[in-house]
Amino acid sequence: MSSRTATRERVVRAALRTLAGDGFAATSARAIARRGGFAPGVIYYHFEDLDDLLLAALEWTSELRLARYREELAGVTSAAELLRRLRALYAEDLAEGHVAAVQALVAGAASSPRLGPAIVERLRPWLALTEEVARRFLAGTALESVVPAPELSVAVVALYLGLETLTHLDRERSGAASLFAAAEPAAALFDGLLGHTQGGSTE
Amino acid sequence: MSSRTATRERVVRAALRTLAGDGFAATSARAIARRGGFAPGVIYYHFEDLDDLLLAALEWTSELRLARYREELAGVTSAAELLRRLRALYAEDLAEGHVAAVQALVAGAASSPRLGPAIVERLRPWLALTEEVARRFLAGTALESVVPAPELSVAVVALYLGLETLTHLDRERSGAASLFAAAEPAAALFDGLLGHTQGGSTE
Amino acid sequence: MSSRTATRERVVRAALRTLAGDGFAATSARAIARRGGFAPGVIYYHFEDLDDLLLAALEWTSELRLARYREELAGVTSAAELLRRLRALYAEDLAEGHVAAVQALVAGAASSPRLGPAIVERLRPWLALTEEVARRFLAGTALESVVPAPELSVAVVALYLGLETLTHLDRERSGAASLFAAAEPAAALFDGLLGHTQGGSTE
Amino acid sequence: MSSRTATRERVVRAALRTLAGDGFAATSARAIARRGGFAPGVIYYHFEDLDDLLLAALEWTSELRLARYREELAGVTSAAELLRRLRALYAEDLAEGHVAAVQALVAGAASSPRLGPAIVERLRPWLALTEEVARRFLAGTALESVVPAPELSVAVVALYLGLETLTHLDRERSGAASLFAAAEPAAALFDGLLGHTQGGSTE
DNA sequence: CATGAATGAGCATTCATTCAT
DNA sequence: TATGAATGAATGCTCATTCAT
Repeated sequence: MSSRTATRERVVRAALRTLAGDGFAATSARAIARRGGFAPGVIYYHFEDLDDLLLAALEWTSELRLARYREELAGVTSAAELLRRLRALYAEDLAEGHVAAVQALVAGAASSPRLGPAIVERLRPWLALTEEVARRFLAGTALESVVPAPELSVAVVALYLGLETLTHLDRERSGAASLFAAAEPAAALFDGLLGHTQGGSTE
Repeated sequence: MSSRTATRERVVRAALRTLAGDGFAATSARAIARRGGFAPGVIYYHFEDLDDLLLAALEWTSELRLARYREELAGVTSAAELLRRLRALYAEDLAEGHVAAVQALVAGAASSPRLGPAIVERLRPWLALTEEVARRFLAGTALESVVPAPELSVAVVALYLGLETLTHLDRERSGAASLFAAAEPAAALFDGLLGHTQGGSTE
Repeated sequence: MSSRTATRERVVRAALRTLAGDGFAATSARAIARRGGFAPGVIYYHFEDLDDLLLAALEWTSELRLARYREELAGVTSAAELLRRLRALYAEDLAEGHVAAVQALVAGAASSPRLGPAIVERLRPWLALTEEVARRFLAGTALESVVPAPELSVAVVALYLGLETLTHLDRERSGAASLFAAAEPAAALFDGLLGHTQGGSTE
Repeated sequence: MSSRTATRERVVRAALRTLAGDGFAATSARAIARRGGFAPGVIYYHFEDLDDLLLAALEWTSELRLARYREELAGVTSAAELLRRLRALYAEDLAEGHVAAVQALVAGAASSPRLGPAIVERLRPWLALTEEVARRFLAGTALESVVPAPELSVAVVALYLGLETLTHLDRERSGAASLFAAAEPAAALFDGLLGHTQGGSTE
């Protein structure tokens, strides 16, 4: 009854839930099948192998979240507003378990010669988005010539992944939350000293 | 033939080399033994567990590197000098494969309920060192009240780990190298605008 | 190819043959698989555990034999006839290797905290059957008030297991055979002195 | 400092304690060494191999207990008195853990082609003692021509072993205790109907 | 005499994957 | 399309035993 793509999505979502819930090492074909309520064979009918499924899962969640991030960050110009929105987006990430899944996959597959490069490929749009936002914020400020946007974007993505890794290590402490809070004065300072004339999002 | 501690170190080094070379998932007892040229049973003679060995390995490399970092960062006061030294230290890390091992372990074990907390414990001294250096640099500057040292140190450690993760994903690109380069103007700016009266390291 | 239950039975039978032939200690997953001509993984596809398989095997053989014993002992009333039938049943047990398997399992698992109680549970029907037969034979005789049926049934089951243990220790001697022979005069005496008016089984 | 035989005894006692406490399967060379507080190598200095040690242990405890049993049962003639003494002896067995060790060994080694026959050999004196006592009790009674002593002694030893097996299976229930109690009326009946005129031990 | 480091074979178990149905 | 039975290799780990010291 379920169309080809519908089942694919079912499998993909089961894979993401397993990654987020049990970690990379425990994300076996059987574990995914158990979570999704289907036979392990289904995976191999729809995907080449486990790596293929994991990449598809990364792509799926990544595109969904990327769209949300793009939408939310489109018109933002003040650093304070940017911070506020990133905080909300991050809360969504957490709630949906998307970050957890991505971190598990990225970290776990880091040294797989097959998965590694393919994952990098799926990470590239995030670097692009980050760079674009960075460029927008630096444009016309004194920092423009001091902080190159490409390197800044790499640092931001790395920071994001690293924070997730730390968070997973020590479930109780939510490093990210206090980081967002701590960044507020800095954002205000940025807006005060370097800010453009605009007063943030217009919506 | 070999003394207890000598063999322990042999095993620890083999574990680190395996982590660095093959990643967390491939760091099995057999793989470590193969690399070290000993029987798998040796591991269990000297260590409780594979987890036990991995933690011992993290501790061993972490303490060695921590001592180096402390030594090297002790008297540094200018941001430019700090950057220069960090760059050199990072080059050492890379050459010895210590970062690679640590990243693999930290990322891979992120969702192990046993390893996770124990790793956090071994990461704490690094947070302490980072915080101390951060505090030293912020003291007396305009940023002191804007950027809290504890959160900054978390961000720095997360950035370091995240960068390593990205590097592992895509072996060819050395993100860290260009980041160090890109940070130079910023460091100079920091020294110019906020710098203390000191003239950097005295050596 | 084979249905779920067919393969389960194949595995169970292989386990029983291994228990009977090689003893508890040698009844490993690999040994069972070797005997049954299947891959060790099959065991874990159909059973939780090795313990799970062994219990299933005990249950299987126990139920089969219990049915036979019940059928055969149903209408017996004279001790001589009882002895004759027990002898025949025991010969069946021996021929099918069921006793050997049961003894190996019961004795070998005696100190497993998981298997022990579960085995006791499967032994209970045998105690019940023994007690029922004992009660039938003691009823109305002078021994009724002297020999309590519950304790007698425990003694009988213990004797049966103990005999098997001795037999296994020393393959050549068939202790049980000469015991059955030696019990004949006692059975005749019992029938003569205490016997009911019965003339043996009525079927 | 310890003489050859003193260390042998230390090892033997450690083996017995391990058998009684942990069961046959858990009685490894390392486990014995751990319990005894010596290096595993010691075992192989004093004994051919593990089987050899286990047999020596059986022999040691068996001889000690056999002497006690012989001593206690020497002059007993009434069944009631016999039962009382056996009960006390069994309590000693339990307290010292000797039964547990013997049962574990006998049951566990039942199908070892090397241990089995050797164990039977060590069991033979018990059969002899049982037979001798049985003969003494049957002599001159009506049962003498009905119950052959050799077969009876096999049954008694088997019963003893079987009871131990059942006890190990289900730690809570002490089958033996209630069996001793239940046997009292039967012993009294025996003494009343068949008892010799003698009034107990003549020594 | 005793130690304790080391080995290699074996253990139970889980894995990704295939394939007949 | 989907199932679920089956495989063979790999996993972490323990074992009896040897042997240099």
